[in-house]
Amino acid sequence: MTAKPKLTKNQSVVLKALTRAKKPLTAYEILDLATVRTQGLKAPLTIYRALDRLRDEGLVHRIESLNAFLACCEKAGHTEPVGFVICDNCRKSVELRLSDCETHLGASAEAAGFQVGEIRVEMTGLCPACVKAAARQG
Amino acid sequence: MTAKPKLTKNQSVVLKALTRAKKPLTAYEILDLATVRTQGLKAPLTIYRALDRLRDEGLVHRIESLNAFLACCEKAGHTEPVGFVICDNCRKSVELRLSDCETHLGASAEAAGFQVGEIRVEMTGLCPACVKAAARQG
DNA sequence: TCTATACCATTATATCATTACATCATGCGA
DNA sequence: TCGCATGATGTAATGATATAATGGTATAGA
Repeated sequence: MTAKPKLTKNQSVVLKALTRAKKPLTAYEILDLATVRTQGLKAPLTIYRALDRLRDEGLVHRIESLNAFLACCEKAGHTEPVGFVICDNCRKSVELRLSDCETHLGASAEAAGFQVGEIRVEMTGLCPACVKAAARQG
Repeated sequence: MTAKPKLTKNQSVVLKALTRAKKPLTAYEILDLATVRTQGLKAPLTIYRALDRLRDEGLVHRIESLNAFLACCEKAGHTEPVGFVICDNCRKSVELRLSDCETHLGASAEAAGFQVGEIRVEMTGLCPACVKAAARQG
């Protein structure tokens, strides 16, 4: 087991904010939250530093296509590759296991001579709630 | 057959620049190229507009994790989902067929109740040349 | 106490992208 | 031909995201 040193106050504040949001937030959105402001966090860099640490721990993931950050669905965090599916309408996002696709994807990259590091998968579409809403609109 | 109206001068200049670069460039990097500047393109917006059109035509892809743009490997362009593998060291990038992975990925998302639109896959690692270079370093 | 380390604060700046609005060229119907 | 709609373009300003540079504070251990 790797030792998981306890999070600092700033890191906890940011993680709690993301967990409560249940959707991806940009660093500046986090900064604007009352719960974050009242804890004394007031510069972008403070947020980014906390996010860096949380990402190292696997507790937060970055969504590249939104420039935003999402709390990991697992309390303990993880660094295995995962995918995300993001609602175009409400931005609700869900973390998905890649169900072995990462193996195939990695193999394609290796076939091209690359040594593969990270694999990121992001899908966009409509979440269940927004699908229903769209159906009602006709 | 869909009619493919001819590209405008700005669009051609940008596409040619990306094709010659053989790697992803940001909009501002494109803007700084002599070949682009001498054609009279001098504002970011001009570049972004050309890129929008080229992306609609499937002639250029956007790499989300770099905020950069890459010319499509096929002359005619396409809009099918593809993946990219990007060298962490030199930024050389290659477009990859997803070899049916997109079907599985889409299925996972649909299992979560999402209606899937776009699928984006980006991998990072080392390109063949940089792997060799790293090996020589020991 | 001294020093090393980790964490954090502040300001400024770099980087990426869009909004707002004016202009120009082209094509098309009256 | 004239008037007008349309779309591409130009310019300036701004918004949004992220990092650099510098230094302060707290704590732990020699």
